[in-house]
Order: sequence, then structure tokens, then C-alpha cells
Amino acid sequence: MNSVVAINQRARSSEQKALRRHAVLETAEVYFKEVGYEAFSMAQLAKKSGVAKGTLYLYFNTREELFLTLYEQSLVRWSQIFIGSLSDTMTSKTYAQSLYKTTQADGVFLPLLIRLEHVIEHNVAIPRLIESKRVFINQVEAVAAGTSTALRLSTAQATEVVKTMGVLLIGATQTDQSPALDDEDLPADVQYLITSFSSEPLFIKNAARIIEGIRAEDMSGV
Amino acid sequence: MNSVVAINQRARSSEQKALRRHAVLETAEVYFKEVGYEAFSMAQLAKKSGVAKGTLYLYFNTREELFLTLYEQSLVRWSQIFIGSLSDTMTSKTYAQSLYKTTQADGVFLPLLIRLEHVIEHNVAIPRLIESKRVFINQVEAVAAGTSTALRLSTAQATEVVKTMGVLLIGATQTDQSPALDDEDLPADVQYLITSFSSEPLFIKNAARIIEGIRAEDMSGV
DNA sequence: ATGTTAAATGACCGATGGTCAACTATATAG
DNA sequence: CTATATAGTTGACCATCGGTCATTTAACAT
Repeated sequence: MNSVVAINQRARSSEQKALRRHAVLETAEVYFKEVGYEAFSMAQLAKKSGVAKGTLYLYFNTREELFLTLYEQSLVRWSQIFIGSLSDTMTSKTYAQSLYKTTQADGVFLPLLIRLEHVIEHNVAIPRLIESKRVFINQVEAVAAGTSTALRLSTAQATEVVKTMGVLLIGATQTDQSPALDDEDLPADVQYLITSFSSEPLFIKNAARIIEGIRAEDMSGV
Repeated sequence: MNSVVAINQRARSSEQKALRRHAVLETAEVYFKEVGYEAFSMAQLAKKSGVAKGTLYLYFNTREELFLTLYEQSLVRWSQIFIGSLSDTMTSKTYAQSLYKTTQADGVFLPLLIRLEHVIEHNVAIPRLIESKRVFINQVEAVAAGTSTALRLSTAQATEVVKTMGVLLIGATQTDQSPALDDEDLPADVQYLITSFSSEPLFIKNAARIIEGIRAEDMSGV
């Protein structure tokens, strides 16, 4: 009788099942970091997890629900780190820099975020989707609260900042082409194009513009 | 001897081949509008085009190269329409509205744009990719020229506006969840979340903020 | 020991993008 | 007009994918 819940060959108690589910998710996260979204196969994950493919589907209804779960975890993880990074004497720029840096630091958050709509759209049960949206709402509220303090904005303004930062981050990340083309020798004009779409300056400059825009706006007019 | 190039059972001349390629692309575009990206299958396209699947691969190396070609076409088509819609007395807001409306009007441009990096990343030959980037550069320049006149900005400023609009458009489109969830009855909180991420106001408000930010910036500092 | 329950399995399914030896429509040569 | 050469076209075929489900069997209760 261990007080620690051990994982038997068969997980019977809900504790053991949660443990096994968690183990699969950990394996999946490592595997995802290795190969990315497109090359991620359920058969391979099963092999790496030491279970049969069918077993994966006892714990996740579809491949997409598994990704959605990974995304949720990374969202919560990130928002805690980001909120922790905020101080009450930040400029738009330092705020944007911290936001950018913390999202980049997580190996799965951004790749899943930019694929989120495609992932969810086609293969997640509605109740699971609703649950996920609620997690999202909570995280947005938490981040908005921190933002309100850090940037000295009203709650409504801070909420708008957070949502808009999300949109901008997705756009900037999506457009950033550097990782895909790595060390290929490209002609100078194309190389310049890619550089000019580098996500870091793109995000930070425009984040600052938007935050200043929101700050300057007369709140009575919105 | 027709002066018009007819399509035989076999396309021998390069003219005939171009014609057949074009016919396949037209079919593909209609088909894409019907079923979207994920459900688009090469076997179905072959059937609808009246050729064998293998024939498709004589004209396009991969599914992704076909999509890339469709994207290029839609980009050129859109930029012409958008430039035509510009006048020399526009505000940031009317500019953003026209940009939004013209991109939405095209049935394939945005869906392909937001998937572009994923599409290109994994399955397009490098030379084809370079070619595509050059088309992109040209279109950006053309739109920037029109933007410079319409918004009375320097060329550098106009170019920055255009690139940034692209990023914002991708982010806003990606985040817009209304099409996916249609008429499902969702709880009020989730429904509100989705509404608050509606791409049209999100894009237009932030586009204006960014344009005004760029306009206000001291150009010597950049 | 025995019976009961349900977790785990992996052969199997339909569908996908992509390939290629075989076929044959077409242009050219004799 | 026929024979030959060329090359565009074909569809059976392949590996792999996400997902299913009848069967097996580990783990518990009695």
C-alpha cells in the first residue's frame, strides 16, 4: 500500500488513469518538440509512450483533442510565467518584449496557438471545445489583470490590449519564415524579404503602436 | 488549323500544356471554394478535372505546389482590385475597411494566406518557393505604391504599412472563429468571447492604430 | 481459487498523397 | 498511306495516416 499512486500494467483507479494520461502528454510534448505538428503521428506516439495505438484513444478522443490539451497546458504555463515577469513600471515596449520573449521560450505554445483554429475546427467535440474556451477566458482575464497594473490601464483597456496582442502575435509568428528556410542559400532579395518579416521587431514595434493607440483613445467613445 | 489552341486528348505543345494546366487550376479553385483546404483531395480533383490522378502530378509536383499556385493567382488578383479601390483622399479607417473588404471578397485568398507557411514549409521545391517569394515582393511593392499615394506616406512608411497590414490580417483572420462554429448553441460566455474576436472590428481598429502610429513616428529615428 | 469487470491490444478499415511501368495518341519520316 | 519514335496519360499500386472494435487478460472482489 503505497501512498504514492503507482502505474500498474492496467490503470484502474481514476488516479492511475490521470497518471497515465499525464505520462502520455509528457511523451507527446517531447515528441512534438522533436518533429512538430505535421510529422506528429499517433502510431509513433504510441510506440514512444509504450502503449498500443488503441490505448491512446482511450485517453484522447482524437489527435486534435490531444493537441488541444497540450495547448491548454502550455497556455496556463505561459500565462503564469508572463504574469510573473510583469512589473508595475513598464513601458509599452518592455511589456511587448516580455510578452514576445516568454511566448518564444515555450517550445509548444506558439506552434499550437497558430494552428489552434484549424485543429479545433474539424475534430474536437463541442463540449470539449467549450471547456477549452473557458480555460482561455480565465487566462485572458488573469493576464489582463496583470496588464492593467503593469501598464496602468483600465480593465477594459487591458483586456483589449491582451486580446489584440494575441492577434498580433499569431500574425507575426505565422509570417515569420526564418525557421522554415534555415540555412538554405537564398538570393539576396528573397533573403531581405524574410528578414523584413522577422517576427520579433514586427511584433514589438506594432505592439507598442497598438498599446499607445489604446491608451490614447477616449474611453467614452468606445 | 485553328489559331485558337485546342486541347487535344494529349497536350503536346507548350501552349496546350499551359491551357490544360490552367483548366486544372480553374477546376481546383471552384472545388476549393466548395470544400476548403482540409477536405480537398487530389483524387477528387482529378475526377472533377476529367484526368487521371497521375496526370495532375505532371502539372504540379505536389498538392502544396498546386495550392501555392492558386495562392499566387489570388494574390495578384486581389492586389489589382485593392489598388483599384484606393483613392487619394483616404483616412486610415477607410483604407483599412477597403483592405478588409477586398480580401474577404475573394474566396480563396485568405484561406490560402493563413495556411501559406504551413503549406510552403514542408512540400514545395526551393526554386518554386523563391519564384513565389518574388511574386510576393512585386505585389507588396505595387500595393505600397498605391498606399503611399492614398495615405500620403513616404515609400518606406507605405511599405511598412503594407507588410504590417498583412501580419494583422493573418492574425485577425486566424483568430476569427465565427465560421467554424456557425449555429451551434454555445453558452453565453463562450459566445461573447467569439464575438469579441470577430475579425472585422479587430482588424479595422488596430489597422488604424498602426497606420496612425507609423504616420506619427519621426522617420529620422528609424 | 474463481468470477467479474474493464483496461489494453493490434489487426483491420477507408482514405490520403504520391509513384511508375505500361499504354497509346500524336507527330514525323519514309 | 503506313511505320516508327516520342512523350503525354493512365490507374493499379504503395506506404502511411487517423481511427475502430472484437478479443484478450490484468487486477480486483468474493
